[in-house]
Amino acid sequence: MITPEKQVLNELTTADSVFLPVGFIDLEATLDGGQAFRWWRQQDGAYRGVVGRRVVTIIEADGGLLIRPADGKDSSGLGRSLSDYLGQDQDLDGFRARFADDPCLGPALRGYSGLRVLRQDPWECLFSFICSSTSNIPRIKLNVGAVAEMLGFLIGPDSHDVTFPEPEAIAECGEQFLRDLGLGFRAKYLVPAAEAVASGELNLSVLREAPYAEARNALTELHGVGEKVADCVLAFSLDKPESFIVDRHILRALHRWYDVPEKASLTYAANWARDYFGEHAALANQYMFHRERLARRATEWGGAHISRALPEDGR
DNA sequence: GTCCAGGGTGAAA
DNA sequence: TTTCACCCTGGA
Repeated sequence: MITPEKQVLNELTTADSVFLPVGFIDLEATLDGGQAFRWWRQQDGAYRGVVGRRVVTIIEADGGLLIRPADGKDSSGLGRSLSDYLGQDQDLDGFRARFADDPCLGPALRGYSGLRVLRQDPWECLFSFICSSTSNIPRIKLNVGAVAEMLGFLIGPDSHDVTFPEPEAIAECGEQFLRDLGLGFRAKYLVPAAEAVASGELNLSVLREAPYAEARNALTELHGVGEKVADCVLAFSLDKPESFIVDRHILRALHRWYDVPEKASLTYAANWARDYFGEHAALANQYMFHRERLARRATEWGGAHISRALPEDGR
């Protein structure tokens, strides 16, 4: 297994770009598939977004990714930062080997191997998934983007090139401000969550080190954070590869492929999946969710998509 | 123009 | 355990 340190040593770094030899990563599925909400596809196919306090573009290149700074600064530090963000220390090889023959994940792994679980900033991730309640990806992007552009710092030439606002800024702007931006009833959850993080009452950095159950309990203390939202934050920003996110689509998949009872509660299903997939639960979850998404689209589009995406799928 | 669903949560029954 | 209100945007 390649460690992040070795990968950084392997980078080809110049002043205006960094090559990350990370193999194939499906940028659309990974950056714009419901894990993160502030990536924008440029006309040249590159994805542009903010990681930390840097604006970058990412484009698929032979054997890896080409990272370019888009904020006028040089590329120093971007290799490490992006390698970290893209989840390079996760056990993808172990996951692939273990589930190669799995009826659901096997075909998914052969069909689209480039899906990764991101390692995002915990505060932005928490904010985003509180916004996700009874929403959809286009709207979440709209909401999170609007808040960022109103309250974040501009760090590049494009209007999207803004840092995510600190919790203090969200706490100060107030509920009505967020409602006026179109956040709806979620506004009444977001301000107290921001206050908890700003005051230190909720320390997200500490939760990165904490055991899964403890971190999950701490998150669900927040109003507006139930089990689903907590598991999103745990998987996508708090280093908890054993978290598993259950919605109605995933529940249907668990029933179809693993005989989990059709009418099982979301809590039961999540517990079952964490037990079954163990340390690979979050990865399994993403591949399963992506498969369900493609299957839904295939139905909507008349079935043309699924044969390409899932060449060895028997159904 | 209307209708409806969208990777939920919390409170009340 | 089940039901329902909560906001509002985009697509059918």
